[in-house]
Amino acid sequence: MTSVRLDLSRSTSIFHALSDETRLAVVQMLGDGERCVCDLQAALDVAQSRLSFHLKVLKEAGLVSDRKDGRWSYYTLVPDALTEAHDIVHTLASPRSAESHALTVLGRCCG
Amino acid sequence: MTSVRLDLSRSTSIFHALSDETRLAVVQMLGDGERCVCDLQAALDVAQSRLSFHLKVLKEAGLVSDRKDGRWSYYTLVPDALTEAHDIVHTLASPRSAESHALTVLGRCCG
DNA sequence: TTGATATATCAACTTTTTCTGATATATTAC
DNA sequence: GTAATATATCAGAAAAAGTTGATATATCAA
Repeated sequence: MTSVRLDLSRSTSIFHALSDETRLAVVQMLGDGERCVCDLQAALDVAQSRLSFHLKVLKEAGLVSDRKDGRWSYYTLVPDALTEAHDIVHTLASPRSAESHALTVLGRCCG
Repeated sequence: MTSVRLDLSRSTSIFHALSDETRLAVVQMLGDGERCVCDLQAALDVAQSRLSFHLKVLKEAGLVSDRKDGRWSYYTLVPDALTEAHDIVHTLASPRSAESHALTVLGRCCG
């Protein structure tokens, strides 16, 4: 039974990045492939500095990466990132270690 | 190709609930089964009103439910909730509709 | 009844996050 | 060169989230 231990800090960082509608919409668009900021901005109808801010949050959480070409910046999903998110949820969902199971068999709590 | 549409508001609510270390720790503990608040409090070493606050966030996001027995409150994971989170991540990770794919085949962006 | 315990809630406060408008930088077009 | 465009960043304002300590409520034990 390989009880995977969660990196709580990493996990919250990823979930925080995904906890905003604008950012989720960006992630969704990037699911179809690389996009320049201008396309995202047009599609999402959002102020430029605001979009820039959200892209930064996504980038710092490791969910997207960017490259520059001329005056355009292109953003892409980091392939492993959503897999990682997936795994974290999966790990959360599964029961864990023997030592914490011990609690389960206690009778009434709070002696 | 059943392109599942995300409920962005629901999604952000779930992710927000998971974007805090205390709350993740609670979810992790509940992964082993029902727990009373007092057990959670003892295990997590957190102020009572603070834990109560975080439990409320989890509950409002539909991740946990509670029942009362005497003076104790017992919290449990809502079984479908983590599955739902799982599905959301999965949906995010997969490419979407034809209309948004159209963008991909454009050449240079931003005419 | 009296006292203790478990939990929720509230108000005040602090911290973090988000938004806005302005400005800076680089690139390309003319 | 000059002008226009794409994007990032920054400072300040506004909004949201989290923390704390106090109090309220219900239950149980003596």
